[in-house]
Amino acid sequence: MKATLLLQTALRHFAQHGYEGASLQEIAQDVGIKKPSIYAHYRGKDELFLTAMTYALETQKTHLATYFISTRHLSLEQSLKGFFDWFLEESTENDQLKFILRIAYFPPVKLEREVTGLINPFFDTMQRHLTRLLRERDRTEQILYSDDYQSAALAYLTVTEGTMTEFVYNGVAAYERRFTAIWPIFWRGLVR
Amino acid sequence: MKATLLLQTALRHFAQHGYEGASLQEIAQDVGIKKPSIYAHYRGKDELFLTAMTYALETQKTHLATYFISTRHLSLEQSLKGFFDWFLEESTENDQLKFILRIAYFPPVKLEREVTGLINPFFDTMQRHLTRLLRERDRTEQILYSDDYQSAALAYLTVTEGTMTEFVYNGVAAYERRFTAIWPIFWRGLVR
DNA sequence: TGTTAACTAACGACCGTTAGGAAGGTGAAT
DNA sequence: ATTCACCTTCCTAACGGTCGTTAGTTAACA
Repeated sequence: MKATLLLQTALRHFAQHGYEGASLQEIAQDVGIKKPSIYAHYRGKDELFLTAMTYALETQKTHLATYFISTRHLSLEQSLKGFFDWFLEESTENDQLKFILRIAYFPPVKLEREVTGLINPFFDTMQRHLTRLLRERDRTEQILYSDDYQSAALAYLTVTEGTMTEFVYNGVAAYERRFTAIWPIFWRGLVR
Repeated sequence: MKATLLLQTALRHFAQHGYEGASLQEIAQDVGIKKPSIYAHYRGKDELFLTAMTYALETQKTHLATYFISTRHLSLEQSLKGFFDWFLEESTENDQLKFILRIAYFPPVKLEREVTGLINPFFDTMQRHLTRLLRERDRTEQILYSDDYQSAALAYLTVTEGTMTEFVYNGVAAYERRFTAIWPIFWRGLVR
């Protein structure tokens, strides 16, 4: 239980300060233990970081999958658009997302290999699932303008990333401004 | 001359390693001087960072303005789409952009105020110029679907940011994949 | 009895920073 | 024209502090 608390605290610090900026001293203090006690759980900073990373990726993967499964009965538009509303509700604990976005774009140089080795499959899976969703839904709804589902999925990802990055840094208001600006345009371009 | 070299080198290091991850030792070594010599030019790490930041913002601002002025005679579509091609050509020296994106999303905590105080006006100016461009061009071309030029500008910014962020981290190939995926959708959604 | 998770103490390395001085150029006064 | 004071830019040496890490120990628990 202290172990998972340590992991979550570390994750929060890494999200906020980055790998180099996060200090084991402060993490331990936040957890309520002394710095060397971390070494009872992890080999060192690197292992703590990479463990936090796989944890965040795994959690977010199932978290996202859960959403799209739960909206199976909705229309494609409601599914795709509703994701943004859902994200906003769930976003109280956005540390994981912030962490993932941060290290995806700006990984610690000394761990670049390990990071991309874990991140790329994550985004690939996201895109693959999204592509499948688009194809299957379009088979019944027949509303998409193009049958290049892979590009559509990638475009959707770009929009979500763009708005979410805005969210983790500039907050809810800026996020909603961006979303209401781009969604009508994106959707109009996507369907017949 | 050594001063500007120092500034550019620092900028590159900050872009690559972030504020906390960048080391004055390594910056000085890259320039070819000793670490304390930096203090002949700047009060300290903070001033070096903030100077690099204002330098990057100023340069990029005029750089971007130059592009959009130079395409005054082109159609709106060519202007907006051409920006991506232009960006790709100019991207050999992408350190400034990477630097700006990085600190915009993940500023050093201790300098958060100063950073947002400089960054926000930058993006506001970008959006304002873009809004004006859309309005003026649409007055003659009359092709946009909506007359909410401000939203259109924000949507365009989201697309550019999303693809460029992909560029600075995942390289040209990933960038082009994203761009060719989202541009047709975006443009179809934008015009009548 | 062995394992786990915590502790204190301390390590070497690196951090940003300061002090103090040497070399070179600039500009004004002699 | 030469001298002298000054400023800039670099240097070496060293500072206090924090970094991640290790050693060795203790208490609780299985």
